[in-house]
Amino acid sequence: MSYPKPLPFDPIEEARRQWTAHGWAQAADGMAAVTSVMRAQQIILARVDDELRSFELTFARYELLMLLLFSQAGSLPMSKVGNRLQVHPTSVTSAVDRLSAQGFVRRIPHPTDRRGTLAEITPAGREVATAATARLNESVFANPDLSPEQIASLVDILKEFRGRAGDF
Amino acid sequence: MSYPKPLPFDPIEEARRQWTAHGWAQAADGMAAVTSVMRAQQIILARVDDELRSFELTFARYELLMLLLFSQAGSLPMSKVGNRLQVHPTSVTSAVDRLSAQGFVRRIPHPTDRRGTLAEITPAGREVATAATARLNESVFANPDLSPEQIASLVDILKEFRGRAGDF
DNA sequence: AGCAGATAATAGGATGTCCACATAGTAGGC
DNA sequence: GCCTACTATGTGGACATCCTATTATCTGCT
Repeated sequence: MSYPKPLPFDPIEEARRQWTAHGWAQAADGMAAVTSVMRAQQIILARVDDELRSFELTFARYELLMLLLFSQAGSLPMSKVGNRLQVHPTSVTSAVDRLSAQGFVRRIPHPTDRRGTLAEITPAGREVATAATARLNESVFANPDLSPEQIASLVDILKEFRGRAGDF
Repeated sequence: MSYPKPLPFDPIEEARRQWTAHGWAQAADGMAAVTSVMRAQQIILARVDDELRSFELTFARYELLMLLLFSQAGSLPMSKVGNRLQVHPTSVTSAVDRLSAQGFVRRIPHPTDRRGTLAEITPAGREVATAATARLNESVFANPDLSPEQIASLVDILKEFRGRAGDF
């Protein structure tokens, strides 16, 4: 997950210095923001996947499972899943393939549209999703290494960003 | 990149509602923060890779190239690259394989440690890195769709987070 | 000296993401 | 009614990331 020894300096600050030194000062802050988000995501994903490993889940499959768990019928069309999770249709196919091999999800034909396929969560899927959530809540979500104010600020800023990017 | 129609609601707010409704209120904010960062990264990466496509680069390879460009000698040991970019050694091997096939980087033996290999940026590599930076600065970094205050706040919060995670 | 443990890089395998294509099936305009 | 355009999925391929295990080589300790 983590790569050994901490660096003796912040690599992003260092990059910002380089940007400024090369006459790109105008773009330095944006570069720092972009790089920060990339790195934060990497840290968070590693942490989450680490907790999910014992359930033989990854964050991608966990999210899919939770989406189905929260759905009224326990099932959703593949395309709807892709839309909600904002991932490529082929990523949904691949995740459902694996979840289905694990017995956590089942493919069933769409009742009215013969092109369509529904992904339906199985009882085993409900069980593992619930257990994995308990673990994640306890180990990561309840204490994400950020103060409540930082969390609120982060979520607000990124919400605006996502909105502008066309998520919702 | 983007998945068609915007949703009629914010999926992260919706997840927070579900968390609260299921008695997981204590973890709801952390869940929202984690999910927000994941999604933001996805949006940003898509934007960046989109700009880099015409240079036949990805963000991962671009970062590696910039690291070498900024280095004194234009070369660094593979292990040092992994440390600085915080990626797994095998990811460095793979990125250098591709960059080297593209002629942007060259592998040379470490002068004193016979186990080691240096990745050295080539003239073509310097050129493409510079051109790609100009493009990214203009199209993404100089205007990342966030206000200067939001950028500053974001970078600060994530800097503290990265520090606590052991990056530096 | 010499051996045990650490370090550098790579190979091979799993997962996830995207893209370009291909295949069905649906739906609206004439 | 029918044809064209769009929608839903899936296949195969490119990348990136991580993990485990392997091969060399170095370093420190006895």
